[in-house]
Amino acid sequence: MRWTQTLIPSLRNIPKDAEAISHQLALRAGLIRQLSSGVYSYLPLGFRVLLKIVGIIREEMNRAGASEVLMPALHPAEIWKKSGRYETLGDDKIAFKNRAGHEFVLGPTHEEIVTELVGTNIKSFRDLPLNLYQIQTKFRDEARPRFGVIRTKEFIMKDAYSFDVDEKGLDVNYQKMSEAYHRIFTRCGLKFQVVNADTGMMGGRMSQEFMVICPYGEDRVASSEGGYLASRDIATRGNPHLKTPEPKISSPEIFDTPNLRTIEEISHRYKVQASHMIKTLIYMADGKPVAVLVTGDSEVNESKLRKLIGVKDLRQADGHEILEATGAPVGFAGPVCLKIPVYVDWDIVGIADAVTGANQKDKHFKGVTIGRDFTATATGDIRFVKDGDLAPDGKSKLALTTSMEIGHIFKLGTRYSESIGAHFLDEKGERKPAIMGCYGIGVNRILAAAIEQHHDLKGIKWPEAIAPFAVEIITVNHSDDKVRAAAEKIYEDFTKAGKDVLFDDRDERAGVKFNDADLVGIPTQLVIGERSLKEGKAEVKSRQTGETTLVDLHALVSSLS
RNA sequence: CGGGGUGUGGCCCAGUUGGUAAGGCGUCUGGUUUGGGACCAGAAGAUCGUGGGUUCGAGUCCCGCCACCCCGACCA
Repeated sequence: MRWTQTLIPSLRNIPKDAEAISHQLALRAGLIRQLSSGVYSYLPLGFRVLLKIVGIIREEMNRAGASEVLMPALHPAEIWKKSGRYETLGDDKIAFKNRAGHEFVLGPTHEEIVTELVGTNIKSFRDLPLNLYQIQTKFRDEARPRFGVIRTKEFIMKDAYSFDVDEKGLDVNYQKMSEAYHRIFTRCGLKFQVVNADTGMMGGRMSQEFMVICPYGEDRVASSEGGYLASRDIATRGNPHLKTPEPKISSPEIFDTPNLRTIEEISHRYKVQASHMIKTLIYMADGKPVAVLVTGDSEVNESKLRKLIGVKDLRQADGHEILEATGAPVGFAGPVCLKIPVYVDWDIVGIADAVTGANQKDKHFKGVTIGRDFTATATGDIRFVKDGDLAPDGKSKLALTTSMEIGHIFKLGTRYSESIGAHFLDEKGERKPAIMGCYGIGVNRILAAAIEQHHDLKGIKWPEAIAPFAVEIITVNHSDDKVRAAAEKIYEDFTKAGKDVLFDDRDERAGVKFNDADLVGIPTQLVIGERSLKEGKAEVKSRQTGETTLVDLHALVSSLS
């Protein structure tokens, strides 16, 4: 491909608001172009990278025994309503009605559709196992698209769904897919780790995320020297068995905090450390109010809390419910004299003389100590882990790293096969729902992750397997007839040999071309200039190492294949 | 959905107390150049996010709306 015939924009224009390295480089190197918040076009260079990634994914899916299908992006809303997920999708879904009044969802994921599809096509256990995959655009009206291509409203996903007769079969498929994922990400040149994760709204029993460590990811992974590895969403910590220190203040003292509701406001105003404050949140557990206590610098993890209380239905109370339960408006709740169950994080046991709400408008207490001023209904690990927490093994410490999720695999079970209907007759003629698994890869995110992991100050250093081109030919002085003729000949030779080659045929100064080539990051740069041409040679430069070697013109194609 | 910010050629932006828009980058043309982001000359390109209001006159003042960015909330 010739540079001058490609939609490669001027690479010197650096757009603003490019925060993540991968975002900035993808814009500057002419891979993508932003159209709107979280909506991007892929320009020729970027699209070629996606195609390379897709090629690798296809090969590995094939090896794992999955067959490719293509399901519609347009989903009739009735199908979604069967699984009960239509409502939980909330604002994320992009839904609309056509002129005939039929309601559609632009597919954010395909569990419902694939289950419908398979349900009408399988009858017997002999039809299973089945593993289907597709590579398709997904649509989600993300509230907050971030970091360029890392989180967008429209993105390309490889999604696969397995159907088995029993748990054993699911385990086999899950394992095959896990191995395929390892091979895909390795071939794409990524360093990654696999962590246990939350199943979230997908449901199911088990899931693992494939994470790439990079500074601009959205997720956090907790790990310890003892070998613990889990997503922050589900990471647990060891019980530090704190003892309550001797209080210095003999009983809680009330003080005025007019219009100060948040931990931050109070800690700032009265110079109290947030870790020395008790954050009291009111939740509704199976419809009844409960108080939840964590230190001021912690966040409640609702799924851990759900486990400690032992309920399924849990949500934060609204203003009215808080007023009813505590007698005070939002922002002034505290555990003292509260007549509802009090669930307490381990941290709270370790502080005396804490500051917390007084259950009166514009009032807080100081000098509150657990055991004396209030008692816990139950104590446990109910907050998100933090850097430096005790690991679950009780010995090492947890460290949090920022990561980007590039793949996620789930053991779903029968949630969708039951609600949507994908049943088969087993050997005894009994009707059973298929056991499902689902497996996703964010194709765009591989591109972003590869840039995050392979770049330097000058630009991208593509791993060979997913580079948009294998070789870039650069003429030092394009207006020199001999140089141009030699370059044209080489370009033709490479094209005939079926090599992916980009020919920078612009009549630009050498410096401009060198800098652009480094920015775009094609692994091998082939420099054609008068100097080496005199000796019948060309310079071959590696973007990765920066090393240059001289190669005879007639040996170029063979030496680079 | 809350809090903050910004909207002026493709990009970055200036624009005084109201008088219809400046500069840089990029683009195009011609010339000089050509081994790590050249120089000279010329040209094209803007209904100043949008709707209303005040005014003889609005990029500028007032009100509404919209879009985008950041921080939260949310998130297979």
